[in-house]
Amino acid sequence: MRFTLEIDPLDLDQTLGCGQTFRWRRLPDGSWTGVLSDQLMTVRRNGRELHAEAFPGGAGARDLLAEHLRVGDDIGRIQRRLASDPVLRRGMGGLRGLRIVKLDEWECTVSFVLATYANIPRISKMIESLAAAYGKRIAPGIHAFPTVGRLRRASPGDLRRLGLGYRADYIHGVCAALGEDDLGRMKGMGFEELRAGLMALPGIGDKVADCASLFGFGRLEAFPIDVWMERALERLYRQKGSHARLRRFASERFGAYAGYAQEYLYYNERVLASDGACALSDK
DNA sequence: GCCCAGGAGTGTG
DNA sequence: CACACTCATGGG
Repeated sequence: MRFTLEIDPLDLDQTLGCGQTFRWRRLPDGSWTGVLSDQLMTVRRNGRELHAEAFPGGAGARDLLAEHLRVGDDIGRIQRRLASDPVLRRGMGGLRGLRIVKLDEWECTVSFVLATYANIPRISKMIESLAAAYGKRIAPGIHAFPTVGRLRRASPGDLRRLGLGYRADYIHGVCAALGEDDLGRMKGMGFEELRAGLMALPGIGDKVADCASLFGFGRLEAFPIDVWMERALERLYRQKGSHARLRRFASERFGAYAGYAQEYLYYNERVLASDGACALSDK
């Protein structure tokens, strides 16, 4: 099933390849393919339009992609709000196509538990292994992300054999701790309550809770801090200290769109700074 | 071989 | 609050 989505601005390479989401793959022609819920999606940008193909397709496929790419986000408005910060003001124009992604709450939570102390290629591999072993089959070699109920059947030993390492015990513990609709009820919580609820789960500290809040629950005020963000905050803002202190700094400075600020800073630091091609600078 | 990775948990000053 | 240490492993 083919369809078209109007969305602008959008840079697929920046949005899908920068570590917010782990199941998209870039094809040599510049299109991207990945699994959303129970759909295999392939997308290609053409100006303001995104041409998509979904398999098996169906009524919900279009909404699924639209929600995933947050078509409702007004990037111009968000950047005008963030322009009160001089560091972002100068360089973020080049990152207008870098959109925050909206993932399924459960998939996102598990993905970022797996992301602890692993690099992005390995995170992708662990997720694909989980899907292949426990996810519903969509097409040959393509599987949906496993539901809580299916993943609950995996023992810690099973999960270790999939290459998860010590994360196997965390995933097992999260499955055991969650009732069927616990995450569903958390959608209605305020940010701090949601964050505390997530951090009550095994393997979820403040970084993972903020990633799940931002990319899974769609809370744009969340500001995940990892080693790249520590580097960016020190290099561009001369800010050091505990994560609690850095989060307060970010909250006061970036407000309701801290998540977008974080993504710009993260992308700039991880992808561009190593090439000396920074979009953002403190000068 | 070496270094590091979108950290968390626990224990100690 | 800060720091130290362990956890297990593969990708570049």
